[in-house]
Amino acid sequence: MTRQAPSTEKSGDTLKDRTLERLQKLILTGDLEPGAKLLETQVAAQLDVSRATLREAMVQLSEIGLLVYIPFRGSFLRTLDPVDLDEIYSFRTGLEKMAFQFCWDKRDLISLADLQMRNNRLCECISDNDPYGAIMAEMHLHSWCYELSGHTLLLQSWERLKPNLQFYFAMHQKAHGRGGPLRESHDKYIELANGDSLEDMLEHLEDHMRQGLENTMKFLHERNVQ
Amino acid sequence: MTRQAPSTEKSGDTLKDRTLERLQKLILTGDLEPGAKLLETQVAAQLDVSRATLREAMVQLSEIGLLVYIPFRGSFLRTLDPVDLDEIYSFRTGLEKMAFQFCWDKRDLISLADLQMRNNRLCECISDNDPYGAIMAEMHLHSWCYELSGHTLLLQSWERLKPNLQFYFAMHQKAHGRGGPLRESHDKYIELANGDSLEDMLEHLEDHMRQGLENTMKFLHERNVQ
DNA sequence: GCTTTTCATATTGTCGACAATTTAATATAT
DNA sequence: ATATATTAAATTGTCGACAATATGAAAAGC
Repeated sequence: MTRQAPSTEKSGDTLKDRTLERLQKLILTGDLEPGAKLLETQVAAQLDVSRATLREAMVQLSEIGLLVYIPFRGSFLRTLDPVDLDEIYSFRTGLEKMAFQFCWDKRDLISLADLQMRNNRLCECISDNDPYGAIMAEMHLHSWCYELSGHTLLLQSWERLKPNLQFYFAMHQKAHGRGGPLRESHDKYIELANGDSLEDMLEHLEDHMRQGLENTMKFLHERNVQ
Repeated sequence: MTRQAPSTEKSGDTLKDRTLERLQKLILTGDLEPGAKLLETQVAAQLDVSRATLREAMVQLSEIGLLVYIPFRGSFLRTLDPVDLDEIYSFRTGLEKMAFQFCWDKRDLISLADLQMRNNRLCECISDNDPYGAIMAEMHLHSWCYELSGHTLLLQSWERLKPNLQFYFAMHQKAHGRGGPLRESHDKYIELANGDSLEDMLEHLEDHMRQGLENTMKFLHERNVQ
């Protein structure tokens, strides 16, 4: 008889996992140029880990899409590209519509209060003029439906997509000091999430996402013209 | 100025990539027990590569979901579980609905002929009593809408999901000699893909997927009772 | 002056060895 | 006998070194 997989699971204990997180943070800080090449030796030295460990982390980041790996050439930071951005947003829209379909009947007072808290936190960050915090808070707000859905694959997909969004936000932020979510941008989102019509929610999602896309896309064009 | 990422991309040249493919094939052959532990030393020896190389491949397979990695414990083959199977199918349904929405206006005579060819190939495999080929042919048939959509993220998601489906099929196949797709199961699918109503297509997808799910789920229950 | 070739350098790919941790087998205590 | 502690073996985590490949600079040819 073959041994069976244990049920307990936790990550972050290993150096590879910590390296992955630190490298991701390094990328999302916005200090690196889009499309820039990441030298394994250099990054490994900077993070004080061996190349083997770093490479395992890089494989994962390539799988997510933050890095583009080309055999014998190296790993490159993803580029800023209108087509990619459009894909990210359209895919995100589809995912979040799925998430709301799955979570809709699971909503209750507790989870809705949780949603409200996430929105409050977002509003606070905007009031405090903390764009980075606001971006994180907005992500956390949008994670709500995925978590509530209880759908592992859906949540995983969102977790994979998230860093790519954050990357665009980080670049936006770096370019001109602001670029985070706007105040009250989620008012209708929250209202509909509390409401009775799944149809209305799904329809609003399209608008909501389009608005976010246009905001970021505008910055992209400014950037390319420069 | 930082170097920019080259546009050309190709994979499969490196030993790690070949190892990934071979390991995946090994898993999908069905010789390993679901939930079984994969000993790095043993597998590395079997594939005649170093552990470091194997581990990079395993990281990727864990990202896909074929393997479950637990720090300091090892990597385990995914298990057969009704809840997981349900997730795979519901997620797949959502993805394929997205794909059809994106590809709908891109259909033309050439691509529809391609679809027809994929279906013919599937029918051949079924006629020849080649269940393994039939499974691959069915996957290829369903890949059509993703490829036509031209949506990278969508296609990637499908490519990630596919091996997990194949795994369930392989187990089904191994359990009782048959379990592949049924003859003419895709007739309506093809017909609607050629038609004018996206609505009808999307609606049929739900039924089509439910049918596939029930087929596999039935086998799962038989298996658990045994 | 411009292109092509050659060659040294830098970078990635792969490996084997050692350290940290888990697993299991044995011994000890109750 | 059962449960707990101890210890040896097996397994995974991490590292540094060498091989294969790509890059860029210098030399050669036109």
